[in-house]
Amino acid sequence: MSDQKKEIIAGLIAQLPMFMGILLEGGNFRTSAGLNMSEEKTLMYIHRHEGGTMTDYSKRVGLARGSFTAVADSLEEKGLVGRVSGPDDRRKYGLVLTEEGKKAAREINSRFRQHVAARLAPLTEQDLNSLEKALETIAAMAEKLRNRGNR
Amino acid sequence: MSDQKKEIIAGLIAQLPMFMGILLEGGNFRTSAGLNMSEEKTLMYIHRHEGGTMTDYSKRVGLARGSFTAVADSLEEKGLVGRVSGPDDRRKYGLVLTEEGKKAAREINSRFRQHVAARLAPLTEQDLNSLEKALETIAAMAEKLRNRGNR
DNA sequence: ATCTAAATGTTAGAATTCGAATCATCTGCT
DNA sequence: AGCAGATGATTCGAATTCTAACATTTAGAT
Repeated sequence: MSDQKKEIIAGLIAQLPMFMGILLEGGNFRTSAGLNMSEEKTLMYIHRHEGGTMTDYSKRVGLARGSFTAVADSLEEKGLVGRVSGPDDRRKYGLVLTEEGKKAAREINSRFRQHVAARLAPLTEQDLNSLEKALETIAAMAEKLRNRGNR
Repeated sequence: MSDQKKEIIAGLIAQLPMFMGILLEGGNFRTSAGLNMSEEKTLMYIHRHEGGTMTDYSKRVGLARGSFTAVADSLEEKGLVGRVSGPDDRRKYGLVLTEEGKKAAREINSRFRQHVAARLAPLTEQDLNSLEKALETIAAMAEKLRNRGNR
């Protein structure tokens, strides 16, 4: 019986990318310091949660591991991040923000938030409450699935 | 006061791609008939809502207009869709599914749903209810923003 | 009627990303 | 200790997507 529910959910999930598209469209990202979307995302995620591994960040940013190497290289060349060898496991590398990287991350975060806020302007106070609650629910579910899915 | 709420929302929205990633990871999409992700998405969206224009579908699929032309070309070459000149506006072209295209779309839809259902297996009945409600809320908000944002 | 600006779809070269192979390191087993 | 398999990161050619042109058509103003 919950199978039908899952089908409905699957249909709704297929629409999420469009929601993202609506919110991000017209964004003047990419203009700050010659960074592309993946580089900006990476800075944002590192800023939010420093000390992750390459694989961690590649998942967060939504790239294949192989693709993320180039992003990290580019950010390193630009002096925004540094690679740090993992103390326990020498295969792993962590990423840390340089001072300049922190500054860039703050700017990007700020611009992102302003852009989203502007996009959300047509919504009523009640809509915003509903939306916030919905997104929190999804974040909670993502966390549950992430832990279980790691096997 | 609602500015702070919008900031929270912005932060949560930044996490949505990861949620999508968790749900889709390990998907055996791309194996059905030599179609790539964009082509499969396109078929799914056309199946769901036939008669849209190129630009409509490019937004749904999440591609730039220029990129979508190649996708439509490929699907047309494979005999899965056809271009239909718009009757009212000669700039516009619509996409329609051929019989074969409909069959392919049904298959893709089915596999997608099964995959998502399997991914959602760890969730309880209550979780599923919450998730469904949350996704419906988001879909509703997307609709509101889409209409207003069209200017 | 004519002109200007905007919208739709396409093209082509540049930029980005994928995915399979590879190297280095770690873990578990014997 | 030594070996087999697993894991983290990288490399690189192929596939995909972006972006800035462009041609065509429409809408609006004069």
